[in-house]
Amino acid sequence: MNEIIDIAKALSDPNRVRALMLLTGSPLCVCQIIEMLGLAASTTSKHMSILKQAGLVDATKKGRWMHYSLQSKNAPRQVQKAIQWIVSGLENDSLIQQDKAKLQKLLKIDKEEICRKQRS
Amino acid sequence: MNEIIDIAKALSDPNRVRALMLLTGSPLCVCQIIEMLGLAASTTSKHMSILKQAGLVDATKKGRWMHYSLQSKNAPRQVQKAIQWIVSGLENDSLIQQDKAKLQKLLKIDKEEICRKQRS
DNA sequence: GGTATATTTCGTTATATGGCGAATTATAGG
DNA sequence: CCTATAATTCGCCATATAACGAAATATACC
Repeated sequence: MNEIIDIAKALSDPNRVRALMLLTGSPLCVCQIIEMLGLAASTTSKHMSILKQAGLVDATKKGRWMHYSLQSKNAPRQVQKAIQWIVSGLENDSLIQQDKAKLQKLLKIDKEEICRKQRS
Repeated sequence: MNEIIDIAKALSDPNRVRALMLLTGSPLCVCQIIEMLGLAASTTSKHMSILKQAGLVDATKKGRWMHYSLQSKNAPRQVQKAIQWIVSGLENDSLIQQDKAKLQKLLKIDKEEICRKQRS
């Protein structure tokens, strides 16, 4: 029961759902997610840890950068179904589509530059 | 987006999920759900209204009794998928199985008697 | 119409959640 | 080893949520 509840809770915040949907394209660095959501780094980090706790995303550290990716392989069925539910329900959502367009542009910018911008 | 978020929020409370799972067997009267969850009538009523708002359950008034049922027909795909996700994820859950056993006993008791007991 | 009663709404309280900035941690590179 | 920096954790605040009991609502029955 707890597993399901944790997943549902993770999916009950718009910013977390947006972050999850961003990852359907490719893994992303935290700084890129921060930039996309427009939230403080601390807030974004907390959101990602809730998604991770629920098993919806996977995190791997590469040097100073933390990369988050959608949990698809090795995921329990509950998690897979939850992701499928969210993705199928939101691929036509206007905010999600805006986000994806914005992400395309962001992906052309070097991560170093994104971080530099966030520091200033 | 709001639709999905509302559904996820509705499913992020254990008592609401329990109530939803109880309805997979048959429609139930509020007093039966109150009895099953062991919560105050007002609290239970609020939970059911949240499930209804999310489109997960349907409510029909029969005289003084309000009957809640699982929203399966006429439901948008989002809702159907959410219900399938919850049901498939929880049919082997021990608390849910306990609840179902307890419900079988409760269904043998007349509704009038359940209400009388709750009043006292 | 008046009373009993099943359910909901309201008002209150305690806890959970989401947000931020500051402090901390971990790692890259001099 | 020391500095810079990407990310997280911590401390705080404002708002949301779950719980209850009391009051209100709606319906059946006399």
